[in-house]
Amino acid sequence: MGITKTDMYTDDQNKFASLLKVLGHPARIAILQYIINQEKCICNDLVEELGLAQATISQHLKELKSIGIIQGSIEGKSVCYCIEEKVWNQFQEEFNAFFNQAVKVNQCC
Amino acid sequence: MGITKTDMYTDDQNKFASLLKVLGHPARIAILQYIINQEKCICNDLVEELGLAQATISQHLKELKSIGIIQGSIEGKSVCYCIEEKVWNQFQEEFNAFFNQAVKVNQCC
DNA sequence: AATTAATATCGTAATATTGCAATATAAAAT
DNA sequence: ATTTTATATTGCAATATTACGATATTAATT
Repeated sequence: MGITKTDMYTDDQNKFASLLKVLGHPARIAILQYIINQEKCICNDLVEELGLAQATISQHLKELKSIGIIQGSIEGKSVCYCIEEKVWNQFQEEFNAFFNQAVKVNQCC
Repeated sequence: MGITKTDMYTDDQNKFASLLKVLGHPARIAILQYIINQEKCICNDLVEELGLAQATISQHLKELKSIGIIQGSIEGKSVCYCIEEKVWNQFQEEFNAFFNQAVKVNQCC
């Protein structure tokens, strides 16, 4: 099939998994780290930095924008991308909330 | 293409993205949360709980095992799955290391 | 030994993702 | 107005993922 059956999970589970899925690509991790290091960047910077086609980079940026973790603002003929700090911090909280669920000492393993 | 060009990223980026990718499916999030709540479980519990076919659950468990976040031990004719606490905590640290990268105040957005 | 029970693996169909060339769009420079 | 520059979108081919039925496999039960 290839289709994920989202109707059998909670909204929280679906949303959280979506976040993780978007972040789960090395190009998108590399893009985020580049933006963090450079403070901001334009699409072409990433094309040179990562060696992917411009169309490919643009697509990855679109996915990152879709979860709100980056923001792009038009500056003349280019678009300046930067981290959306609020969302970034919110994600960190969500991850910690997930990982802070107490792991009880297992009896079988 | 469909193939991810891993050779243009660092090992850290590829590894971290792989983790996120495995966690980026609602069934696998639901499985982890179920194991946490129940402390441990067997495959059939999850089949009933999630309403996916046994083969599908088994496949998801395999992927979770592949990143080490769960462990399965044979108990008679069933397999008892539980969280691997060390790996769980290690992942949390990795996520925090990633998110703690200082986000400089952006000048463009 | 045959049956039952629990899980894993294989094969396959349906769908999703990745990556890129080609093209479109939009703003600045000439 | 035309060209240049930067980005977005579209269409497509290759590959990956998801889900499941059918079929092992393995251990306990009868």
